[in-house]
Amino acid sequence: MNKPTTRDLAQAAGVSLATVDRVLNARDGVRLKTIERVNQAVRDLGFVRDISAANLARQKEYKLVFILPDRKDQFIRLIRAAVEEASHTLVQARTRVTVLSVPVNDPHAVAHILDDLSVNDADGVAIMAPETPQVRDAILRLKNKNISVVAFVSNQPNAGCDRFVGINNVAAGRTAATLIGRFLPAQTGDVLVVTDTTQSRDSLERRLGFDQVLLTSFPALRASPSLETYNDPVRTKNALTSILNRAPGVLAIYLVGSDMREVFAALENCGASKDIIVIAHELTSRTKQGLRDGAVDAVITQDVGHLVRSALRVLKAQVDRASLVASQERIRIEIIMLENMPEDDPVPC
Amino acid sequence: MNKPTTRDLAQAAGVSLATVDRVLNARDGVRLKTIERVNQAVRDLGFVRDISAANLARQKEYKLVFILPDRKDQFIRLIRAAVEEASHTLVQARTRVTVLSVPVNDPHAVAHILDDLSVNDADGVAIMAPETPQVRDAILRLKNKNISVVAFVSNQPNAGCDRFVGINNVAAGRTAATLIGRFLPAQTGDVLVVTDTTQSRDSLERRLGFDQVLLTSFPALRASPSLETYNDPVRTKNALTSILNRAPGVLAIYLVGSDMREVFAALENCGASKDIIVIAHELTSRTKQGLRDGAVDAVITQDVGHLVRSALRVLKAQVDRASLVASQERIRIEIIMLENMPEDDPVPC
DNA sequence: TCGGAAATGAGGTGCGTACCTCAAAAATAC
DNA sequence: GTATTTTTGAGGTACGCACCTCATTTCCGA
Repeated sequence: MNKPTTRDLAQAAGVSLATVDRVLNARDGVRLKTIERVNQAVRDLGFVRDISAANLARQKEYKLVFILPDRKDQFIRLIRAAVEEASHTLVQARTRVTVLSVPVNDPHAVAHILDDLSVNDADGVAIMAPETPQVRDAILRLKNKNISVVAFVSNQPNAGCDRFVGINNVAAGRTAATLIGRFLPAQTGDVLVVTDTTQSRDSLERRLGFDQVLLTSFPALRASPSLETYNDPVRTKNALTSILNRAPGVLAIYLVGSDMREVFAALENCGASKDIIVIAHELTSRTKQGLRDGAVDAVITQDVGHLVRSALRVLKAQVDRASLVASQERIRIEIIMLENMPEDDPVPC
Repeated sequence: MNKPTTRDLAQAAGVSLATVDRVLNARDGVRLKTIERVNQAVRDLGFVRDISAANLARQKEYKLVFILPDRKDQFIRLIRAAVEEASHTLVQARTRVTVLSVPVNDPHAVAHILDDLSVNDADGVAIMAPETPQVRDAILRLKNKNISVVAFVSNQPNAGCDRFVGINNVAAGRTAATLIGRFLPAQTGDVLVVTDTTQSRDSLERRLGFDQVLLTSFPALRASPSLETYNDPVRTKNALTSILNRAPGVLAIYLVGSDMREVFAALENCGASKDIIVIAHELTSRTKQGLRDGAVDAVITQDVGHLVRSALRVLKAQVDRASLVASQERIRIEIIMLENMPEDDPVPC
């Protein structure tokens, strides 16, 4: 009743170990009839190849690469930290993870970096970058080189990625709108939408979902056009101050982007009312602080560690042509309030 | 620049392979000085033991056991399904997972089943059962047999478990209260609290957290004493109907338990107003249905797949005396609304 | 029917580690 | 200094699989 080995297979199929090996590893020089015999034995015995033993024998090393924006905001830092942590524990699993920082606003540069990757450098690539024609084509070239690619955090729907590891941003936007609507029942007023850039697909999708829900479910609330910060503190502060002082006043603010430093600073400076509902994205130390001091009412986030580990599992499975546990790879849209904010200290018993 | 092996270690430390082996596997018969020499070499070379090779050589099989209630409600079923799924993929990782169903309301029976386990049956046990003196002592006996034990879903604070895999139920209760409070700003009225039993520690903790927040943050809302269903449809229906028809009316309902079938049925039957805010626990097909048809406003849940995998990882790490990625084992208190409810179909690209 | 090609078998080596034995060396006690 | 115990070394086998070579068998077509 022990796990069947290749030896058992050979015996069951009435062939030699060499033939079993040829079939299992899809080498040629085996008659179709024989291949079928072996496969039948695989099915009969419920044989599953011992991947660790196989990799040991094969001397295989998984070379996986993360392509991340060279920005320095907290969300990106969290991702880098998570990659660092994961790669640390994966050393023992013959997996080498490297991180490449790219200037994501320069699609040509990104494409160049992707083009420089060869099968010697990488078996799989997780890429977080805005969708552009240059990047899309570079991804297609990667796939032609037989390198697996997953879109990471930002989807690349037309690049033929093997998968998207991230959340549905339309649904995230819908969630934000629902929270604001539910926190402000039966009130009429304005909702201010702030983003870092209206250029990125993520922002657009979130905004789209947000408007869908606000329009249909909470018609008494009116969303403003997206206010762009361009990551400029002064500009942001001036714009916010003038808007917040205008009558009849803003009831809620939706921070669409993941890097809203300037907005938090500006909100503090212009003494925004605590009554204003604020919904932000990504659980960083900044937004945690906001939850704690009441400036932020809820944060919509995706678990960074989960994102990274999922991307690694997906890429590895792709390389092995193995299957995954679907539910494990579903990245959740999490709603965090002060009450369910994860603690930093380890779980006691 | 390749990964150092035990051979490299031996050479670097100026000892033989046998000695390296003795040190790495903590066998005795090695002088302290020699042990230190080898450990120094480990540090110098950055040696990390290749776990897959080690397990291959060791022919080790992890025998892990889940002790689950023999109830048949949806939450338990979800857990069973997740265990099934996980154990399926873990076959290749030399891990055998078995599930034992126990009558959790009979502490002596549970204790008996635990006592029947020996090191031959199990390296680690995840137990989901109410905390009782009998169970607590049985857990202690298990640990004396050198079997690792984690408390699963329900904490066992005094049993000396190696860990608790589950959520902080006080925080979950606080989260429920916050949601209700935020969804009902500036309103005065009653909140009905329904549970299956007030006996379990989980229910008590949730109730505790719920009351904390309601009292301090939303004093205009008054929580009722816990209404117990005893899993009796008729009784539940009668009680609910009479309460809901009473003036001035209930503004919100908090369903504390995980098995609230009777309540959902009763709510439907007595035609409860859709204006009543309903917060439930555990994302099952029943609560999902509630979210979809508007009967439920939010569900507070813990990811069942994550729970199971985490328990397995923790037990395995315990057996190997290996370390874990702390953040990965933190079970999150998730808030699910219609907008961020996970889809059942796989993630597209 | 025979020759050449294709298919298969037998057997070996190695991956990195665990675990075992037995002999030899070193340390310790007397 | 000798006897005894403790440490250490050398070497082997095994785990499940990949990958290689070379000899042998089987197949197919002319």
